[in-house]
Amino acid sequence: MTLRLYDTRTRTVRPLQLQRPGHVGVYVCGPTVQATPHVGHLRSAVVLDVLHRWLLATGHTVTFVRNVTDVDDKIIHDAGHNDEPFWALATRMMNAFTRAYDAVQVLPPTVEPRVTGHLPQITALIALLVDNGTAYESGGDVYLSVKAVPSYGEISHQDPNKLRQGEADDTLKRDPLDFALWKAAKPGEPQWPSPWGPGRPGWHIECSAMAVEYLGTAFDLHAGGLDLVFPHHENENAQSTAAGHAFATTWLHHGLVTAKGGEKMSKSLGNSVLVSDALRQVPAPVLRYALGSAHYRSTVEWSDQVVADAAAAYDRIATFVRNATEAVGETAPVEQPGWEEFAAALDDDLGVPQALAVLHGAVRRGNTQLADRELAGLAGTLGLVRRMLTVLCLDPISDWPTSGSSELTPVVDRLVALVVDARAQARERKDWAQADALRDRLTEAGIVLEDTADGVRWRLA
RNA sequence: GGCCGGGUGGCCGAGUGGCUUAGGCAAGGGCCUGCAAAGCCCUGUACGCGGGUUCGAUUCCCGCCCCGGCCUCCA
Repeated sequence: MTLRLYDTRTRTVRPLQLQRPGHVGVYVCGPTVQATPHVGHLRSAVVLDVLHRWLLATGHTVTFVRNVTDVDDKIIHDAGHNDEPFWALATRMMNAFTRAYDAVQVLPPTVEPRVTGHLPQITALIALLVDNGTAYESGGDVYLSVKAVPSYGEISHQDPNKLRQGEADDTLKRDPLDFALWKAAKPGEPQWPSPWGPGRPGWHIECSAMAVEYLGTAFDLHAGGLDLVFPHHENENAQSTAAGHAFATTWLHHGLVTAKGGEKMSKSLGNSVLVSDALRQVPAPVLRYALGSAHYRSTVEWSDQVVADAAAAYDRIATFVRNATEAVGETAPVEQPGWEEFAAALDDDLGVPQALAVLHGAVRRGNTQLADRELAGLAGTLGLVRRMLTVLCLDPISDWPTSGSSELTPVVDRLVALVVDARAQARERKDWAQADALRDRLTEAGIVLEDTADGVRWRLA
C-alpha cells in the first residue's frame, strides 16, 4: 500500500509519484511574516506535519522545504508605520511563528529559506524568463506574459478570460492578466540591484526560485492552503513552466479554519484567534488534536465546542496511556495487529479521522484488558496505541511529557499519600463524610483520586 | 458573473448504491463503586429540498435553496 493523495491539478486521488523512490521532495508555502500567527496558520503547519511524519514513518527520506516571505508590501508598510526596518519586523514575526510551531511540536523543515537570502536565484530566474521572451521589462518592473503560457489555469481550473479583473491601475502591463516578477524600487523601500534596475521580487517568483534551489526543477509535492491555489500557485506554476521546469508533480491543498461566523479566519477580516491566546485556553496537545483531527481538506471551525471535544477525546487517550503504563510499565511503541488498518487509513489521502477511529477502538480494547487484568495483551495494545500516537505526535509520554517540576513529584506523592492514608482509615470505619471531605480537599487542590482494584491512584486534574 | 468545495443523527465529524449503516463529545439506561472517578456494555437510527436513473440512493444524474472558498494580500 502506498500513499495516495488528492492532487488539485488533476482533481483526483492518486498514488504519490516520486522522482526518486524512497525520497520525497516537499515544498510548502510558508507564512508571510507580517504579523503574529493565528490558529489558521497553525492548522496548516499541523496538517502538513502529519504528512511529514507519515512519510517518515513509511520509510521515506524527506526534504521538507518551507519558505518564509520576509519582504512584501505589507511588511514594508507595517514596518514603516512602526518606524523600524522591515527586516526587524520580519525577524520578530518569524520568531513568533517558530515559537508557535514549536509549541505544538511541528517538526522543523529541512530548510527554511527566506526571500531576502535568495535574490541571486530570483533575478537569475527572471532573467531566464526575459531572455526566452515569456517575460518583459516595463518601466523598471518585469511582468510575466500570461498569454505566453498556454497551460495557464491548469492548477486552479480558472479560465483566464473569465477572471474578474481587479483595478486596472497598472498601465505598465501589456495585458491585465500579467503579473509582476520584479517591482521597481520606490523611494525609501528596500531594494536590490538587478538587470532592470533596483527593486524587489514579486510575490510569486520567490517560490519558483527557492523550490528549484532546494528540490530541483522537478519535484514531488507542492503544498499550501486552499487560499493559495489562485493566484499564487497558478502563477508559480506558470513561471516555472515558462522557464522550462517540470516543477511539482502533485499539488496538495488543505482546508482553512473559520471563525465564529463561519468565515475564514484571517488577519484582514479581523477575526483571528492568535496562537498565543489559544495556548492560554488549551493545552498544546489538545490544540494539536483540535487542528489535526479533522480531514486535512475539510474546513475546521474554531469554536469552544470544538476545543472542548478535542480536550475530551485527547484526555480519554492520554488517560488510557497513563493507566496502562502504570499497570504494565512503559511499553515501547510497536507495530502489531491493528496497525495495518491504521496505516491504510493514512495511506488513503491522509484519512486521519478513520485512523483516529482505529486508534479509539484500540483504546477501548486496552481499557477492557486493563479492567480484566489481561496484562500481556494490554502491553501489546499499549505499544500499538503509542505507535499510532507517535505518527500523529499525540503520545502523552514521548511527545508530551508532563511539564516541569519533576523534582516535586515525589514530594507531592508523599503529601497525597498522607491524605490517602487518612482517607483509607476513615473509609475503614465507614466514616464516609470524613473520607469524602478529604477527597474534596484534594480535588480543590487540583488532584483527582481514583479508587482502583490495585489501590488509590492520583493525578492532576 | 466565472471557477471550486460543502450541507450527515443533540453537537463535531468520517463514509458508502443494498450489508452488523465509522469515531469522539453530549444524553438516557445498565455494570463496577460506600459514593465518586476512571472504565465497560446497551440505547438513539441521520444523511438540505424537488425530480430522475435503479429492483433499491444518503451515496449516481438534473434543478433549486442555503453556507463557505478563490477571482485583491492571505495557511
